[in-house]
Amino acid sequence: MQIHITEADGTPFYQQVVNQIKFLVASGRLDEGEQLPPVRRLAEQLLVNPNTIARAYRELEAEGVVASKRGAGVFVSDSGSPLSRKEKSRILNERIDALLTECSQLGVGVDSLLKLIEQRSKKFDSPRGGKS
Amino acid sequence: MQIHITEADGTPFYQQVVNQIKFLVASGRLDEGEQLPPVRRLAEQLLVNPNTIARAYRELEAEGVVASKRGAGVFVSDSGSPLSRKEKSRILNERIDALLTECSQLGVGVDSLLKLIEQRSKKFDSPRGGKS
DNA sequence: CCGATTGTATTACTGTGTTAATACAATTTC
DNA sequence: GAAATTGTATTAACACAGTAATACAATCGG
Repeated sequence: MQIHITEADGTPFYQQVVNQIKFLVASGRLDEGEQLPPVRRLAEQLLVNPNTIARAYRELEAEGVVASKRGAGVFVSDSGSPLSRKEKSRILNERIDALLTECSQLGVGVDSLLKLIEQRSKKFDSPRGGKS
Repeated sequence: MQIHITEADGTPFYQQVVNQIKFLVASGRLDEGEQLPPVRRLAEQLLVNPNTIARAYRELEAEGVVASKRGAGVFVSDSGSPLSRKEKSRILNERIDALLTECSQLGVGVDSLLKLIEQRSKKFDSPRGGKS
């Protein structure tokens, strides 16, 4: 499990773990049904308290990314991939709302915003067609 | 000064004041050079501590929306509303870059993002009353 | 069954953000 | 210059999030 947490990030440890596991699942590096490391082992690896990992796993379970069984372990949920799209939207909508609010305050219309984004996106490397 | 704060919102009082004054300025209901209510008066009106209003004013000053002078008052900054288009773009580009970065990590294409924003923007058409 | 392994619950410590109580400093007004 | 009005600084109270220490409960493996 290639997970790496950092203090400087400002985002809490458990959140970093959540995000990175989500990414591992979404990118296929963690297959459906696969077992994640036990809370104690990952905790030891990352030098944090087992409860911190447990919280991350709990969060992931609440979002349907994984399923956990006492005594057995935590496993990637079978519907990890399809759910992730709604999850993506949810995450993005938070950012989008903030952006739209800012636009409203600046008096920038949605059309102008969309053009700005299109412009800006060209400076990012190929968006790799992401549909799905 | 028609400002209204609520406890249930979850967002801190000073932040609500900041947002609403920003909106009043952006919408022209507060003209350039106009003086805002003294911290104590607005505090009394909203039934909060004067320091809470002071913090909101300080925040607004840091963002260039207002300028404050000890003993005189707090006044809407001359360049509060009419930020240059390039300036607006600069501010928005920061948010946009963060958003695009997030999309890249989530594997969401720009097209999907644009559609999400269009969807989301329709819920911003009714700024009054809309709360769930 | 029994011990080992696993996730879960309870509790407490710590840091940070929000707000308030109070005192201070600058400007206005007379 | 003095009093009133204004913004500012300091400090504390309080709540909450994040994390850790510890004990508990369920499952697995012999």
